[in-house]
Amino acid sequence: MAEQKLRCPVCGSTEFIYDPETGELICKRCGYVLETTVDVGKEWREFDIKDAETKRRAGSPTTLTKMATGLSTEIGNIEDLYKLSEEERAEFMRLKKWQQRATSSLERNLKIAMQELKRITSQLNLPQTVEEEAAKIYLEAAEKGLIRGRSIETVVAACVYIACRKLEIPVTFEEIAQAAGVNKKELGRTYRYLIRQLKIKVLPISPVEYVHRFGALLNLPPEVIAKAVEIVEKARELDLTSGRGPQGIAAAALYIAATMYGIRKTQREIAEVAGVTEVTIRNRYKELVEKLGLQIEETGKKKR
DNA sequence: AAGACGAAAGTGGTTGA
DNA sequence: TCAACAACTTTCGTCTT
Repeated sequence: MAEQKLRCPVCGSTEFIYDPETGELICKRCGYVLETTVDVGKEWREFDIKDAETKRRAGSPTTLTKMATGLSTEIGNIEDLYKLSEEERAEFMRLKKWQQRATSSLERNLKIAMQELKRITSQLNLPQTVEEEAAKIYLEAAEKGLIRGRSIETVVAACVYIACRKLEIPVTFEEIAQAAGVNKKELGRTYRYLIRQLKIKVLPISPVEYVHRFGALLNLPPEVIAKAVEIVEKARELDLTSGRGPQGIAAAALYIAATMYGIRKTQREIAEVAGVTEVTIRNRYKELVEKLGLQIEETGKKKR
């Protein structure tokens, strides 16, 4: 995957404003919001055990995600021990032991979970809002005892997925499973279990969202993406989208749009970014072409 | 040689009796 | 709880560029 210069998929501008609040890139010219999941070279991760030390009690606003990492701090670090007198050291150990006992299992669980959450969201470059939302969901799940019998990683991953769906961020199942390092099947099961138990309603992500994302990933020009969106919308009117995987629809629409403009993208390439197989693209593609009465021409001819 | 196409069989999940 | 079913995948052979 070549890193190309970041370009707005709608208007082609290369100037963006970064919104640190949400972690989004916003096109200066047309205001299109580009998820940072797309390759901005900014890969900040933090595994900051030591870093946390300096930030502790720094008075940063308490948010749900921080609660487990920042506030329920350990008492001191090992290095600090050497600066202490004997009695102080004894006191230290006593406190430390006390803390361990006093820390409820829920609290400990949350702490680990929040670290994991941070890891996943920053690896995928997801906006802060997702992190907060996922944390909220996890907390709720934890309080209802839904975690029992499931690994923390899996539950966290499921929460992230739910959060993304709620916030309409088109991230695929696979991406999360991969970033979290959990089994896809298990993740799916946990995900469904959670939304049932927590009575969360998630509407399926619109294929349009995926069109934008995949289009950007494939470096397709704005006209092609606009065309693909048009196709998706027409398909929706004819009720071709319900019950089908939105990714498949988006992929097929992009494929059709690209060939209409004479842009050669292999089904394989598109299938790859969309997380579906070529066969699925073909099926949707066939379906779309015949039901919408489209004609594919290489000369950039347009249908009404 | 690579990509597109499609048939056939398999997988995991949903639904309805 | 189980069987039918839809959507999607895997695999593989054939045609096209």
